[in-house]
Amino acid sequence: MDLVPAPADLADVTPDGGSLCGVDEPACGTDGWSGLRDEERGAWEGFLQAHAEITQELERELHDAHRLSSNDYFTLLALERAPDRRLRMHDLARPVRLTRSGLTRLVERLERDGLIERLPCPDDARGTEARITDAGRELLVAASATHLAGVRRRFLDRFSPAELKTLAAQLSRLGG
Amino acid sequence: MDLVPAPADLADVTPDGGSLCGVDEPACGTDGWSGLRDEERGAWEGFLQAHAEITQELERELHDAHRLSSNDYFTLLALERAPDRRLRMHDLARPVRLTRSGLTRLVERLERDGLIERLPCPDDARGTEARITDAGRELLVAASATHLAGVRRRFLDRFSPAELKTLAAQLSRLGG
DNA sequence: GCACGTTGATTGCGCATGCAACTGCTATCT
DNA sequence: AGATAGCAGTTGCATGCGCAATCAACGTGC
Repeated sequence: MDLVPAPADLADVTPDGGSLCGVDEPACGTDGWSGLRDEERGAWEGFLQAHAEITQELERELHDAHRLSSNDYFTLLALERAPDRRLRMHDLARPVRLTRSGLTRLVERLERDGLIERLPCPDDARGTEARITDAGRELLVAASATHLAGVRRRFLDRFSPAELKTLAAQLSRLGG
Repeated sequence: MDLVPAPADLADVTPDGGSLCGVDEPACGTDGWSGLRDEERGAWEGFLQAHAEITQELERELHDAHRLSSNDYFTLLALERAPDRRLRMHDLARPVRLTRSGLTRLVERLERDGLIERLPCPDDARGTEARITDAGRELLVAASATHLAGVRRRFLDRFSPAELKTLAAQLSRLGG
């Protein structure tokens, strides 16, 4: 699957038979299609490919085994880890990577299912806190077993400890 | 952001103050929260984090500059690279990672915008082919410049050529 | 040649999400 | 203190997607 573009100018090619930076004229070190060198292309496409595949399968496992979406799971997990197992909506939105409106609806559903509860924020009357319930914790424990096993099998087990270490260091460079 | 679960048994902790595999009792080499060793946790969370951040920003750039979603872009790109710049719906669905129904609607929109056209498949009357139009190619050229620049800046430029090479090799191991 | 299972694509429906507008509360400035 | 700007959260609305049902065409067995 080739998901990286050809940055060539369209005017350079004939409109009927040509291709953008076609394979018939590969410049040195590039594959002639993407404008990327082979290792660049491999790394970037591998990155996209691996993420898509792994997360899709993890999501399916989680849903089949526990009727939980990834966002449900990450929400419960973030709450479980928070001090007193509660978090304000605003602070919950960031780790779960949802907008506030999206989070409102998600929290609504989790509350309806009894996995979390909503409380008024004591020191700020505008705020709402979400807190994970015992039922939510139980489900989280079960779901995390499923999830972790999947992560191990599809990702962690494919690397040596040394590789994981350098990988972690490299990936942490991307976050800025 | 900690998005990896604690696989401990809920019964082990007190319901009010305890935590799942709490930080106060870290087992050797683990962080006490995730059931993962530090390098495992760093690699996996870094992977998720990096992907989420990068793709979100790329998507926003693409949308702001060209009114194109990632799926729009990948679809145009897949068509541009296909022989005769056309592909059957079925064959287009896989690289774009959509279900056929999702692809039907996406192709509908792209056709409405004049970026692709739909043709009956000559050798199979059930089939439909999508072909990128010249307007679509022009937009793709512009969009790919935006996209590639973003990929370089946020991903490729952060690695040395040697790192990219090993990274590509490592990531390719994940696809099975 | 005709019935029947299979395949390619579309459609109806439901759901999760983002954006923008809105409400109610807080904080600041005079 | 009162006006005003800013923030937290929710709601209306639109959109994009998956699932399951559907339809048309292909292919196989008889």
